[in-house]
Amino acid sequence: MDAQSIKVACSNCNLRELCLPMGLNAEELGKLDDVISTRRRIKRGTALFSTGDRFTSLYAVRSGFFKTCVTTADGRDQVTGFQMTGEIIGLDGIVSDHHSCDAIALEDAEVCVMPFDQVEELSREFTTLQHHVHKIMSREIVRDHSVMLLLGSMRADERLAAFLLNLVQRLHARGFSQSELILRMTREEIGSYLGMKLETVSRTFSKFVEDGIIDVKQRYVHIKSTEGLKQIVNSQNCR
Amino acid sequence: MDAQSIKVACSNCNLRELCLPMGLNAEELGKLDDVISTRRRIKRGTALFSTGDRFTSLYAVRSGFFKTCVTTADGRDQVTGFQMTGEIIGLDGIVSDHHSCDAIALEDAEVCVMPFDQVEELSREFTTLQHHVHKIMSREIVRDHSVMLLLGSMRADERLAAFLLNLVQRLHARGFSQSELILRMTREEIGSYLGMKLETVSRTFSKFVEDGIIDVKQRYVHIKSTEGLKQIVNSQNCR
DNA sequence: AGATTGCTTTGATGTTGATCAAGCCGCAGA
DNA sequence: TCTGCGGCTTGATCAACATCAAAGCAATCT
Repeated sequence: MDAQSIKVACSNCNLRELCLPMGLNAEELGKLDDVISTRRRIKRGTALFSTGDRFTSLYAVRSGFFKTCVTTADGRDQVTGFQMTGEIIGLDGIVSDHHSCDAIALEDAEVCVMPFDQVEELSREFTTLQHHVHKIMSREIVRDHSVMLLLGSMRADERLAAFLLNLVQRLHARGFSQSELILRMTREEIGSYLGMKLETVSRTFSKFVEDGIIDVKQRYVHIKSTEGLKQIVNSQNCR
Repeated sequence: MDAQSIKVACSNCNLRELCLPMGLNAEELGKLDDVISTRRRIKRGTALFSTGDRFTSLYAVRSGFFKTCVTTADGRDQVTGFQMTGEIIGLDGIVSDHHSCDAIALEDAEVCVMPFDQVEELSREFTTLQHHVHKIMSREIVRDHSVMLLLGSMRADERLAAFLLNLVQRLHARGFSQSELILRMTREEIGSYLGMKLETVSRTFSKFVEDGIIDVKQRYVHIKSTEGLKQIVNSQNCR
């Protein structure tokens, strides 16, 4: 076993409790190691895959940060999600054998390549893995529904507050601070995700700062009052 | 084989090319018949399942029309989808073993109950079924992304036009007209789905009628110009 | 027939967030 | 150190959509 093969083994990965191997036993983990035989490095600003690319694999984010976005013929663009360490990208491609969105690295990144036919094969063998794959897809569906709720029924400040809370919660699950974060995306990308213009994102940040809820310095955000953000999300000023 | 058992068999169902059995061979179809042993009738206005209910089964719409909606603690409500004949409801429940939305019948309906553990079991046996289940979940994810695009970057008239085109296309796939439809939902439900108020929905319908693109009489809609609707969707007036 | 109910339409007015525009900040390269 | 550039902030104005309000319509009940 050389250095390389150690490197790409799930069984040695510190993300295994966040990622695909979650809940697998030693034997299953060993088999999974055989499936996930390659890693791929993605330079900041480049695509892991693009709309129309043939779907072959799912990708687990090993390091770095991604956005996924859909684009229409007439040039409209919508960020559909931001993916961090341990999260799975590429589920959109299964239905038509082709990807229906772009996955772009927002910083230099590395992903584990999981050929989907092999994932399916192993899923037939191990109930645990099968069920876990189903859960990952279901989780994505539930997440999407909550984004629809956000886009369909929240005001700008509620959206941004919900976004910050979600980001920091996911970062915290990865061992980072509950109150401090570095945004990996621009105001424009945040705006696209939240259905608002970059100016509105900026103004809303400024308003939160004025209200003493957060500190912002460029991409750095310090959350001074998690409660404050939660109140904004639940304020229900609209309706 | 009595009348009842004929009735609930996928192999005799005229929806089998739209629904879960898609692409299965005779043997597989026979096995699936054993899994889908029960039907459930849902009265108009009542719930197939509600947020928090324990997840046990997926449901295939046999007849009738459903909406799914998520609700927040503070009473906000968002319709996340409308489901018609042959479509699968309940995927949201897999991740946490509990449903995260309500599924409400918009007219008297009947669903085929598919206990999920049995679906998983059969999926391990038949590659075709396994892949098809994955496709169904992936399709839901892709659909959700296109709704995000709609909510995040389209104006009211573009949203409604896209909505009508989508509805009529799905109805056409089921053998109905390409140009006429009966809406099963209220203006308010359409508005919730599209992130706009019922008054705006009504006004936008009226504008389409003035422009000669559609005729509307209550729930009945006649699409006079599919092209007109497509142009509105692609008009890209905003950005 | 008349009354009730639920849904829809339409009008008048108000608010949110988009748009347009200018200037600032921090960083990279010369 | 200067310059240029991408990204961010802030201000002024405007348009789209929400809100409030009233009335119409169709179906059902009494």
